[in-house]
Amino acid sequence: MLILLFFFRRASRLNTALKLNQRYQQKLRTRQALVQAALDLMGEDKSLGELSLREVAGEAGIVPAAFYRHFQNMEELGLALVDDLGGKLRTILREARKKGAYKTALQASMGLFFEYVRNNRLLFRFICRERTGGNKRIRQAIRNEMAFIAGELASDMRLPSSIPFSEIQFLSEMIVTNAFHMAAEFLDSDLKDTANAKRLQWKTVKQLRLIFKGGLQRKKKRIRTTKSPLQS
Amino acid sequence: MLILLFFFRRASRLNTALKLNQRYQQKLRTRQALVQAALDLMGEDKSLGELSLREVAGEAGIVPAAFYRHFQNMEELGLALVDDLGGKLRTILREARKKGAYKTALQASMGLFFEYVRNNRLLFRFICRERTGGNKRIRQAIRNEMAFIAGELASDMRLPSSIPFSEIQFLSEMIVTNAFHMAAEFLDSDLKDTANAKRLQWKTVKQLRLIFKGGLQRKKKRIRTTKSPLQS
DNA sequence: TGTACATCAGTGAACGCGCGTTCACTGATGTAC
DNA sequence: TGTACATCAGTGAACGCGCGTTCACTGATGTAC
Repeated sequence: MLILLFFFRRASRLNTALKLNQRYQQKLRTRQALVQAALDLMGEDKSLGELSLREVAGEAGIVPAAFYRHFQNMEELGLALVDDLGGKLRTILREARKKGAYKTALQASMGLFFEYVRNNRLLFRFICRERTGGNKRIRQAIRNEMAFIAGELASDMRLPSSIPFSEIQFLSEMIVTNAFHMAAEFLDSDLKDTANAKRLQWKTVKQLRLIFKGGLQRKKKRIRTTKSPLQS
Repeated sequence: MLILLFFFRRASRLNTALKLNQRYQQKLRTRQALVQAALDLMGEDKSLGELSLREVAGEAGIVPAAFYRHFQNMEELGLALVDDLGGKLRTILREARKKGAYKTALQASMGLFFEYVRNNRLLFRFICRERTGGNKRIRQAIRNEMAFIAGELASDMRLPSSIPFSEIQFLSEMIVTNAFHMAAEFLDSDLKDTANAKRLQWKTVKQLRLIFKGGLQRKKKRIRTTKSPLQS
């Protein structure tokens, strides 16, 4: 009993160091509520720059002034959003990899990808919107996240070893860019129009297949055609 | 003299029909000032949704209430912007075509394209930003403009006749998408970092070359490789 | 242990400000005869 | 022609509102001893 009490007191003393105390937990929860509130309020159409501090605080259930206990301004909250969602995105893709998505057919991988996009609609809308949308720091942060994802994809693809890594990185970037572009198109289309969804998914598969073909072929031999003047 | 007077009176009577009267001209000028003011005020970082009616009116040199003589709200002004700039964009690309850009090497074409992007920085920033940025109607309008451009490109490319038009359209879309994406990256990079500009331009050329290769090859024969499981 | 003190997330009121929108108006331009 | 009237782009004042930010505060949680 004495030992137990001693243990609790010890634990209590370690609170600060371990950051396990009640106050800290509550702060984290509120912070998360702010981030989620921002994501919800942006919804389909609103950009981060159009959100007001007051509405975010209100949605999160705190008074406007309390916002400053968590972020200096909305830009800081935006960067936190990118960070949070970047992490989530990478988890999603890592999970997909575990399921062996990259090892199965391209078409199946894209099926999984579109399913994730559908299930994390607001997340992907945010990323697609702010990637070119507003603030420069946010754009840069998103660019970094996407570069990271492309990097992971590059390491993960097992392409013929004859292809240099820089080339694989180049292909990964194109794949990520085009996949996200198609995800944006998909999210903009009517949710219930499954025919259109299928069409967009198929188009994506076709695009990526083309990228692989163009990319892999380039390392085998250079084709020359006199018919088309379009290849420099 | 009498005849001249008669002519003037006659012309005056036709004013309404011909819409050449002074008042109409002035209105057009003010409208254009509003559109230009919006473009200038958005600059590098601000989205259309972040602009206030008051600041646009102020920059254009009219009182806020006068804004309503031209547009019902900021969204309408945005659509006018897309329309105006869409027209300008098509003119630019048509001009490039006249210069024979598509008939020369891909690399030279892209050199021209990037020059245009540089010279119409605000225009391209606006298009790239709002393409995924804010309001759904604006996004749709921009998507239409880009589809139109892709269509023009598709008609203009003289690829081997063995390739069906739908396939050419598919390639055009990919080209436009990727070119605009790279334009956005280019506009986000340091203006004075010419080395980086060159790098991005070269990367774009590489991307488009890959698309052509992948696209043209696909119609010749299907390659099968057992080395990579990535092509479905 | 328990008491006295420190910390700090969240409060609530207040501020000055720019916002979108309305309204009756002005006066230059256009029209009818 | 010129006069009398119509049109309408732009004015200027006013409105109620939500904004970001500040401030002294409260009271639950944490710490020292």
